Amino acid sequence: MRPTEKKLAATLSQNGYKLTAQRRSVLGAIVSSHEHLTPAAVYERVKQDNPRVGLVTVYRTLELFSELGLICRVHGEGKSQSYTLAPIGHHHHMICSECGTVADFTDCDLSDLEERLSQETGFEIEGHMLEFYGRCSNCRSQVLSVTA
Amino acid sequence: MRPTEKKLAATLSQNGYKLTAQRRSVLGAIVSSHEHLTPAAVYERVKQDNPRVGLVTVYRTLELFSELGLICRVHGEGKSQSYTLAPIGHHHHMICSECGTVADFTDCDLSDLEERLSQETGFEIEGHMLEFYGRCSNCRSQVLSVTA
DNA sequence: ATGCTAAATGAAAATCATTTTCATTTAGAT
DNA sequence: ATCTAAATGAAAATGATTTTCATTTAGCAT
Ligand SMILES: [Mn+2]
Ligand SMILES: [Mn+2]
Ligand SMILES: [Zn+2]
Ligand SMILES: [Zn+2]
Repeated sequence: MRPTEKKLAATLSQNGYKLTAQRRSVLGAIVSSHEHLTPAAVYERVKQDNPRVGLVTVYRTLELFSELGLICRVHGEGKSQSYTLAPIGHHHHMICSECGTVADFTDCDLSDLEERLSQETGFEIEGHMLEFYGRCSNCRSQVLSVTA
Repeated sequence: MRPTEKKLAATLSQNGYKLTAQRRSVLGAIVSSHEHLTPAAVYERVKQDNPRVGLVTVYRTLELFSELGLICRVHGEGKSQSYTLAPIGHHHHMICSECGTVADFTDCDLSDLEERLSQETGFEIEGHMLEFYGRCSNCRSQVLSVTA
């Protein structure tokens, strides 16, 4: 799923929201970047397309899109702020601690673990968040080549 | 592992830090609560013990303790801020979306998954973050009894 | 097409958590 | 008891996000 203008129009209208230039621009900014962007980064991109949109609108739009399932969030480790990003279905992230690249992955398959925890603790598990941290292949090879 | 005053003194001294009343107080606040506390919450507790400590010191102390491995952090879902908490070894959290209770668990065993991802993507995985969200047994039973 | 109205927007101010600065205090070594 | 680097705290600075509110506009109804 890679939301297009058409998809956007449909989703918004379906949920009683209006289709605005700002919203088109924000979606464009996210879709055109295969990165995960902070609100500020989205704002920068959006301004190039339409200098009149405000940062506040970016925040509001990101939250709306997130509610509508058009985009999702990344939580960085430590102090890092909440990021937003282009979506797919249920998936998780691997984050490179060196260059910040975020790679998606699916098939987390935590059901065994969830099952066990439910049994042991009586918790009814409704969701989870999983992220891996490490060094991407790109950064690894760079270090190697420098060393070599 | 449940750090005591003695443990604290040893760890600090070992790493070239001084043992201060503030640091004792912060550790006490955390250890005496089996909850996960925000810096502000720690501050409230600490003030009862010693009204002269400042919030800044709480921040600094929490970070230090975290580095020293005396405590660890929780990341809430969505907008929630970084929390700090009493420690054990490597472990994760199950967070009740109703009452906010946090339960620890160990044995995450993600090695198979990590292995697979490494192979597929060339990522060198160095760490992970995993949290479950749901409803704790307490909250579940309350709803049941109301319904009944 | 035109008008209408609730929704959407944006500039500025308000919040809120965290960090920085810097003058003062103090733990721990001598 | 003295000394000094480390630690502390009050206040200000920062930075991200949210709130306010006056103005604009999308989409529906004439
Ligand atoms: Mn993603
Ligand atoms: Mn814990
Ligand atoms: Zn990388
Ligand atoms: Zn609960």
